[in-house]
Amino acid sequence: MKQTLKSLIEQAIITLQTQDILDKTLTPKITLERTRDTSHGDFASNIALSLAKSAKMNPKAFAEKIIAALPAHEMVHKVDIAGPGFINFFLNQQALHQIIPQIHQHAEKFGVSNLGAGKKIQVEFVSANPTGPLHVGHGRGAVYGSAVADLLEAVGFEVDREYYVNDAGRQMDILATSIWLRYLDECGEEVSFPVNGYRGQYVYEIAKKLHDDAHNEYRHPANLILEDIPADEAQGGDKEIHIDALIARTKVLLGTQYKDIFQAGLSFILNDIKDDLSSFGIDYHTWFSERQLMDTGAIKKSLTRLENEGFLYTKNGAVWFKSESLGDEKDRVVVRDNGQTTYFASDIAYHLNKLERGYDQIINIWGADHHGYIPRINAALTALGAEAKKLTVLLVQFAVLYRGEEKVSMSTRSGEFVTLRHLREEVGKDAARFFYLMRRSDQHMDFDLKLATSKTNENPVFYVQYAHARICSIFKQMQEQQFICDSKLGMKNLALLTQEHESALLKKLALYPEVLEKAALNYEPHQLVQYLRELATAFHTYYNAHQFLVPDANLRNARLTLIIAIRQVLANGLNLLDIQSPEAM
RNA sequence: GCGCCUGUAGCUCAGCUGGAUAGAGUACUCGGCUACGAACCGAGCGGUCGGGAGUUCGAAUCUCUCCAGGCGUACCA
Repeated sequence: MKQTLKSLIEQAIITLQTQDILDKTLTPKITLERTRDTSHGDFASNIALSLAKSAKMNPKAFAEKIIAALPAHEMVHKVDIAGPGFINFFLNQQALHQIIPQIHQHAEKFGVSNLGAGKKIQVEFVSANPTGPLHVGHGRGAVYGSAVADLLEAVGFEVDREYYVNDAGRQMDILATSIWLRYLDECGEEVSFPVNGYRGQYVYEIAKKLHDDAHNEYRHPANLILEDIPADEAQGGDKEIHIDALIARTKVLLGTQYKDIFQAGLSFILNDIKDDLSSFGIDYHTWFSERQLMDTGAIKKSLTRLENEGFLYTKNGAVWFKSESLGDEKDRVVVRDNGQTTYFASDIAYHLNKLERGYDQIINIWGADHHGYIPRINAALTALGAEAKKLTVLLVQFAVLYRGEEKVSMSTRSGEFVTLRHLREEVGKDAARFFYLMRRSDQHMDFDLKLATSKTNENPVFYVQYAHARICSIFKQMQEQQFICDSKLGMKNLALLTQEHESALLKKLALYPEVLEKAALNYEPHQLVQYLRELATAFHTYYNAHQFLVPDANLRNARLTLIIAIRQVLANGLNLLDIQSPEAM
C-alpha cells in the first residue's frame, strides 16, 4: 500500500515537471509515513514542505498543485492538506480489510520477507571466557544476540550464530591451576590458595570430580609445589608474579598430565555454558576455538602478513602493531616480551578468518565496556586489506539487577553473584527474554527481578500472552455455545468491521511486516516487543468494548476472522522472540 | 587529561536518518464483573525533553558550548 501511494506521488511530481511548475532536473526523495493521529488519515507526506522552496511557492499552494496532479486510486478515499502543508491520505475501509485474508493465507509465515535475499551474515555473541558460569550480565548479550539473528533470518538473510571460545591464554592457565590446587585439597595436601585464583564453587566441583575419577594420580607434595615461589599479595608479594610462577610450577610438575586438568576444566565449564544457553533457546552453528587458531598457525600467519605490509615494529622487547596510523588512539602490542601473543593478536587472526569464510557481513555483539576495542580491530582489518566495513559491532550495555527497590550486588567476592541459570530458575525463560528485549540494548537498563517474577497484572509478559490466551478462550467458548467458525462467511462480511476499535486493530496488523523489517535492519528487537504490547493493548480494549459471539452470524464470523488474524500475529511475534504463546494460563 | 555513551512525567523507559498537540507502563485518584477469562478496560493527575546558544518553514531529534552520570584509556582477557 505504501509503495502504491509513493508511486502515485511520483507520478504527480512528474506531471508537475512536464507542466514546468517544478524544475525538471530534480529527482525528489518521496517520504511517506504512517500517521500517529487518525485525524491525519492513514499516511502522510511532507513532500510539499520539502519541495516548496524549489517550486518557489508556499507549501500549501504547492500541496494543492500536487493533489490536483495526483492520479485517482480505488483504495484512496480522500486526500487532504493539513498543518503547514502536509498531504494526508485517507484510505477507504476496503484497503484496511484486505490485511485479514493476507494474514489467514500466510499464517505463520505472515510478516517474513526476502529482503536479505539470502545474503550471508554471521552473528557472534556471548563469547564469554570459559573460566566460569555465565552470569546475568552475559544474559542480555545472549538474548539480544539471538533475537538479532532470528530477526535477520526472518527477513531473508542466511544467518550463522557463532561463539568464540577463548580456550587459550593465561586466564585458562589460571583456571587449570586453580582446579589443580583444589584437587590437592581433596587429596589431603595443604596448599594455600592464590589471591588471583578462581574461587568459585564450581572450581571445587570440578576438582572433586577429578579426584573421584583419577584418585591420587595427579598428586604432588605441597612443599614441592610452593618451593621458591615468590610471595602472594597476602604475604606482601605481587599477586600476578605469584600466580604466573605457580602456573609454571604446575606445568613442570604435571608434565603431559597438565592438559588433562586443563581439558577437564574447559569441558566442564563449556558444557555448563552450552546448557545454560540452550535452555534459553539459544543454539549455535559454530563454537570457534581460539586454540585452533594457534594450532593451525593462523595467528603467526596474520602477524606475518602485517609484518610484510610494514605494520609491525619492535620496542622494549615486544612487537607492536601500528594501529595509531589507522585511526586508533595508540599502537598496540601483539607479542609480549615473554614471547606470548596477546588476545588482540588472536582476534586479528579470528576476524580475518571470519572474513575469509565469505560472509557478506559479520556482526559482533560486545559488552559496552569493550567499545575502546573497536578502532584497533578496524585498524587491523584495514591493514590486512580486508573490508573493515563488513564488520558491525553492536554494543550491549550492562543490566543492573534490582529486587524491587533494592539493588542486587553483583560482585564476585561478596558471593551474591547471580548466575544466568539462577535467573532462569527464578524468573523463567519467557519473562527473562522479554525483559532483556524490552529495552534498547545500547541503553543502561534496570532489571527488576521482583517484577519479572510477579504473576500479576504488573508483568508485561503476561499482558501479551494473556491477549493470545484470551482469543483461544473465545474459541473454546464458541464451541460451548454450539457456534461454528465459518471463515468464508467471515471474509465475505469484513465490511461489517466498522467500529473504531476494529479499524485501529486492522491498521496495527498491517504494520507488522514493517515492524519486522525495521527491527531487523536496525538490530532493534525492542521494536517488536513494543509492537506486541501495543497490539495486545488494542485487542484488550476491543475485547472490553464489544462482544464477539453475537447472534448475527455475519458479524460474528467477521469478528472471528479478525481475532484469528490477531492471534496469528501475536503468535508469530512471540515465536520469533522465542517466547511461548499459551492457549490458557 | 583525552575518547566514547547517556540525561525525556515521582519511578522504569519509548520516540532520535528533523515534522503536526512529546507517548507507554508503573505510582497516585476515581469508575467498570448476574459479561466471550477483571492476569482486563475507561477517565483523571503528572513535562522549561539536563542548561544555554545556533542551523530553518519546523528541533526531544542536527551543530556548538556548559553541567551531571557511566564506561574506556594494560606487554589482562
